[in-house]
Amino acid sequence: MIQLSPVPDPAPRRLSDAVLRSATTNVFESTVEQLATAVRLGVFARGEQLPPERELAERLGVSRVTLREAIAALRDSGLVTTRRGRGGGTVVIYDGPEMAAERPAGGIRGRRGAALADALEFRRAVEPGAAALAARRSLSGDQRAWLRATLHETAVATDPAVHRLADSRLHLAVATLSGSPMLIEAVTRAQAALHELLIAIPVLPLNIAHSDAQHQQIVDVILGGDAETARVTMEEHCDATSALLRGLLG
Amino acid sequence: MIQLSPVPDPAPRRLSDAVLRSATTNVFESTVEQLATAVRLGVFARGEQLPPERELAERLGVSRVTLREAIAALRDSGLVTTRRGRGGGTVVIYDGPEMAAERPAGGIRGRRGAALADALEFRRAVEPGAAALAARRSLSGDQRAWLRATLHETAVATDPAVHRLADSRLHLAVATLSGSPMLIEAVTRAQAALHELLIAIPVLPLNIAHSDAQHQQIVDVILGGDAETARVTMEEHCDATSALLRGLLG
DNA sequence: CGGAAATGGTCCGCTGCCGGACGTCTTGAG
DNA sequence: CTCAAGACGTCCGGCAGCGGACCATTTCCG
Repeated sequence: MIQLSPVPDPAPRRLSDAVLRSATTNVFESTVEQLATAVRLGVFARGEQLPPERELAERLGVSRVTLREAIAALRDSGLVTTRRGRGGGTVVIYDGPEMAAERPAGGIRGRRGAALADALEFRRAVEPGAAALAARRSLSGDQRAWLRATLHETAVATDPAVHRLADSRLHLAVATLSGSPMLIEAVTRAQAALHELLIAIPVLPLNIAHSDAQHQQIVDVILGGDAETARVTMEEHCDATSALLRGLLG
Repeated sequence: MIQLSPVPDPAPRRLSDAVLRSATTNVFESTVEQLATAVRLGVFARGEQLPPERELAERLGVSRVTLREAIAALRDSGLVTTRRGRGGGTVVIYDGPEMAAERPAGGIRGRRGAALADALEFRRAVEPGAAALAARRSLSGDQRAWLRATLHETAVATDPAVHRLADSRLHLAVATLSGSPMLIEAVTRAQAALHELLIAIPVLPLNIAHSDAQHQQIVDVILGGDAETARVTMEEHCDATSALLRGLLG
């Protein structure tokens, strides 16, 4: 397990200090955040069309005006492009992250490091749970095919940026197949929190090969319906990623 | 592991269906929800004073007006009472849940059952992670004493309602000591989702004794610093609760 | 005993966001 | 070629919620 930079312990003394959280934030900003994350995690693939504004606004629970402002922000960031008229809409033109050429000089410390350690621990708890649950379900043919296809995309990706995108898609697919809304959301948040960091991992072919082998194993076990093995395998996979990050963070 | 009622599988076919969620809701309602949950989970003990309105409003990220409306709702529900003037404030008068005399007739099915199964799975992933993390940290003397005191309250509680409250306080305390904000929030949500159901568990002295023995063990292991054992012990504890609920849900 | 302090109670103007109607463009069907 | 359909683009009235100033009440301290 990973031991990150020695952050001063916040040490909440009362339960209420730990539990009460401020959930409120800008509707516009959170909408931008959610959409940008979805695009960057590959929830929408390149060239894929976003749902029509009216539909998307309703699903996100925001007004169309606000949603449009958020989409405009994505457009300004070069993530999407928009066309009018019948058959038009907003399509994703994001291609994958710029991979870091080398590791950051001084490691990552302080509050930033604490947040990342937090996300790693959270992921270590939540993704194995999702994998176990997915294995326990009786998946439909469509679902099994979808999972295999998602795995395949990960395996054949040669470009590191494309591989990164396919990787998060695979992890989100496993969470989706768990069928548990709370776990799906948790995995999404974990992936979003870690995405930035995972981009920064130095890309060694050996690491990718190892990771893909674990992916293959995880999918096999899920399709085979062995919940406990799925959990353990995903735990090992998460631990491997954490170990890989250890150098970056130290 | 628990197998709940056969709910029709929603089976999201696209990643975007699973990931995009509507986060927006009434600020007033969510504030009421959050405060009421905190009180009912025992985050604020009976007789304990809530922070001053100005402070609490800032922490929750809402305006004082909205917070006051929420507090008024709690007052109407008989959870708190309010006094003006210096040394005044809002104090908790909630005493603990009304325990169910017997199990509901037909079990719990449908969407309700699915949501509860969801929460159980989520908890099974998240609480063991929090326990492991808490064990791995070097806790201060204050923190160790606090954990022991919380455990003690659970052990000495004879009234089922009081025991229920002390139980959720203990679980939240473990999460708090993990020091991971994401895990703290996750455990809080899991406890909140399950609280209602846990109230409905038929209270058998044997069950309470077994549960308390596990609590004792969990705290010992955490204080002893054995992360993996802490994880496993908490897993067993969650599984025991799940098993207890199996009859209720079937 | 008197006043400062701490707290809840109230009001007002402002802003973000909503809902819905309407306008504009582009395309595909007939 | 025409035009209806389906998408984005724009505008406006209304309201929930915010921020901050101010009022009212009680208690503690000198």
